[in-house]
Amino acid sequence: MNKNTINRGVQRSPCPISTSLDIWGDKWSLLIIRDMMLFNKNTYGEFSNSMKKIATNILASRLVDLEQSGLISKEEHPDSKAKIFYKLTQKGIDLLPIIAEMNLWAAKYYEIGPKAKEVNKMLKKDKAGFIKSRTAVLKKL
Amino acid sequence: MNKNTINRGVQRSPCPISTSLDIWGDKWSLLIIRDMMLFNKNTYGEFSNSMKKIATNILASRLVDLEQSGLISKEEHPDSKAKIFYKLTQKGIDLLPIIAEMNLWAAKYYEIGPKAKEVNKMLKKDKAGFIKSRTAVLKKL
DNA sequence: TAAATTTGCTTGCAAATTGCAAGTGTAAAT
DNA sequence: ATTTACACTTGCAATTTGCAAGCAAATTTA
Repeated sequence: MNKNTINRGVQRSPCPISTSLDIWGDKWSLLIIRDMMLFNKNTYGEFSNSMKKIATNILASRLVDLEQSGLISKEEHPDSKAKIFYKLTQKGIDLLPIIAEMNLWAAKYYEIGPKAKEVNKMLKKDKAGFIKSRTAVLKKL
Repeated sequence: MNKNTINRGVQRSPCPISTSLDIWGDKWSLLIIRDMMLFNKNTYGEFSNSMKKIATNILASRLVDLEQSGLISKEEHPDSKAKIFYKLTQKGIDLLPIIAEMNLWAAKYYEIGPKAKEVNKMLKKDKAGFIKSRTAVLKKL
């Protein structure tokens, strides 16, 4: 068993910001969520390939953590039994507004890549619409 | 000089989520921001007292980090030269929508305290209004 | 005005978390 | 039947966080 799991058993305080950070406030968890949410990545290999600098043991333990926190679930992959299809739960999908605001904030103050720019453009045009349509897509998985 | 400073020199990738996490994606930075943003805390002592479990060296280095990232600035305290008045910059104030969404998300899935509940109530009633009026208050400091 | 207290830190060391490189078992492709 | 793909695990090093103590300058108290 992997020993890199973060202590997410107890909340540090009853503050929602603190609680949120307890769940996904590390360097990698939210990037996995982002990959699932915006870029249709759903397998260990896709995550590993997308976040090239993540250590494989950390990726593995984050997937366990996120599943235990109820943000993602493991499903059978339609194409192969060797693969696992990771899927966002409703609780995970509900992080979309946070991801959206993070995109808007960072885009205002930093250079961002082309894929993020596309998302940013849609968010600026119609944030609520983007969240709604994206939510619908994710629910159908 | 304190050696606990996080390496925020280079972005891991041009992704806005990754960039955001590089700036404030640790266990404490955003709690300092929250204290300034929602609860009118502005000094080292107020932060230390509010986040009782934060180590003093970590608090000190986070304040340095946040200043270097341009989210906060050091000002003279009106009451005393022994105190330092930490103030949110525009870049810091612009994190308010993220803080707001985090409150809404955590309140949906976890128990939160009374002060957070008040904020939550206002956000549910009129999110845009809350952000606007709070922004105005913070700018006047 | 001298002593005690408040304030915002620093220092040294221990504990926890993350990162790296290599390896393992099962499923699928050749 | 053998090689490759996939999802991990393992052991150890490096980085980050946490704890306890200490310290200088400003302020309050006696």
